Amino acid sequence: MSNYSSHPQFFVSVDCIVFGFNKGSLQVLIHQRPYSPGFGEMSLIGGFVEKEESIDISARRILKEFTGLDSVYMKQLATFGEVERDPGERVISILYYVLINVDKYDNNLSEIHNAKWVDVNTIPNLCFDHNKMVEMARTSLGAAIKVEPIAKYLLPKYFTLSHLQALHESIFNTPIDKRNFRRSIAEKDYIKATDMIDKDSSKRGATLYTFD
Amino acid sequence: MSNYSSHPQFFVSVDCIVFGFNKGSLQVLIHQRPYSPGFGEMSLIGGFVEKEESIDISARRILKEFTGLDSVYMKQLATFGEVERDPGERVISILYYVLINVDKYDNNLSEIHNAKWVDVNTIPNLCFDHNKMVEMARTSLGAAIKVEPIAKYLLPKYFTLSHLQALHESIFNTPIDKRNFRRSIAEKDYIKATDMIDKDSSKRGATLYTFD
DNA sequence: TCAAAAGTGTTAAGTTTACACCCATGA
DNA sequence: TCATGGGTGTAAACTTAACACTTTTGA
Repeated sequence: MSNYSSHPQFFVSVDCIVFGFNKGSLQVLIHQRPYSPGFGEMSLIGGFVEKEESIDISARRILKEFTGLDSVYMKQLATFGEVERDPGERVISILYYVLINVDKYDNNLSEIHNAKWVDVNTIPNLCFDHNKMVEMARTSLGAAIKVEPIAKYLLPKYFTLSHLQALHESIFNTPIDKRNFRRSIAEKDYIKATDMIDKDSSKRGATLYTFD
Repeated sequence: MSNYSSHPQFFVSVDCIVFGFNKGSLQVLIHQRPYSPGFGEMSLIGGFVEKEESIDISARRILKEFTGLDSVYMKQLATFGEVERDPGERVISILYYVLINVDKYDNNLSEIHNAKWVDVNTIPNLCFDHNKMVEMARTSLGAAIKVEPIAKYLLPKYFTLSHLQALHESIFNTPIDKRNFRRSIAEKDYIKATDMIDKDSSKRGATLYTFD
């Protein structure tokens, strides 16, 4: 049998950068910490890994708690293990980023958790190393969205190309040429036009698209 | 003060995929496990994170133990936290890949640790999820080497373009056109020709190049 | 009737790929 | 003299970037 008992054990936490696309821009869910250390400071959502729970399952449990959502798109990014990174006790933290459809977010939970959505381009000061984590996640999301159909998890089932473009512009924080953008989308076989028209966001009406 | 004590603690280990470039191909350092679980099976090198030691420092300590080298190029890749991944006890493992110059590797350590170098394209069965880890590392190394001057850490100070090409071919496990390869290298400003000639690997002699 | 968002093509620049022969030298 | 690895250029295909006007319709 194994004998690992000469080695120390550590608290392990999961931190999640929850991205949502709201009012034309990419936002991140943060909340005010209700406990020390960092009491009252703004923080990513997170929690501790429990016994008999894989780190992925742990992330899902924490997300359920903070968003009310059961199945979300999650991707592990990195692990932070500096000895002093949490000023309370030593905690090794595993970072995930998470994509959710804000229409399904349970707004009641904002009050319970003192949570709010903030624009990814104007993130306030967060506790510990959390600002660094957000930048890392945004870079990674940018690389992924060029190549994988993950915008699906941020958008409603049907969306206009202007919405999709606003999402990309928000992630890269830069304007994109409309014609080039539409061509690049037309080349992706996982995004399809429907025969529905959205009349809410323009007078003329815009074709609604969907994934797959 | 913090009160984390209601949460469980875990063993945390570091696993390292040590890459070296030897005899024209990319190799990985593995060793035979001298303890259970997995006794006698081949394994990546690794060890436990200790108290007051950041995970990066932990990786450096373990590398020193297995290679004799103090400063190596290291990159954190991912963390594995399935409950049953280690059949002994639950261990959360943080994966790094590491690039070393095999000329500086202390060969005496191979005997002490039952270690050996194996070609990245013919890795034997390794214990636990270690084969999966190697594939992940190779993919990540491939993406990085196209863009960053990290071949520096695998090669001697002076090298021929044929050596560098062999390294790329080994990483991608595919032949590369010599003229196209040389053009792409000429465009990188961090690789420079010297006025030295290598007479060892060809009769005619080949220009030696170096990083920066 | 006009403001606001939808929609649509072409050209130039740059990048990537495919491809074959001569050179210098030691054995 | 010949086998071995070193070294070199060009054309076609493809990808990316830059750029402006017309359409529809509700207010």
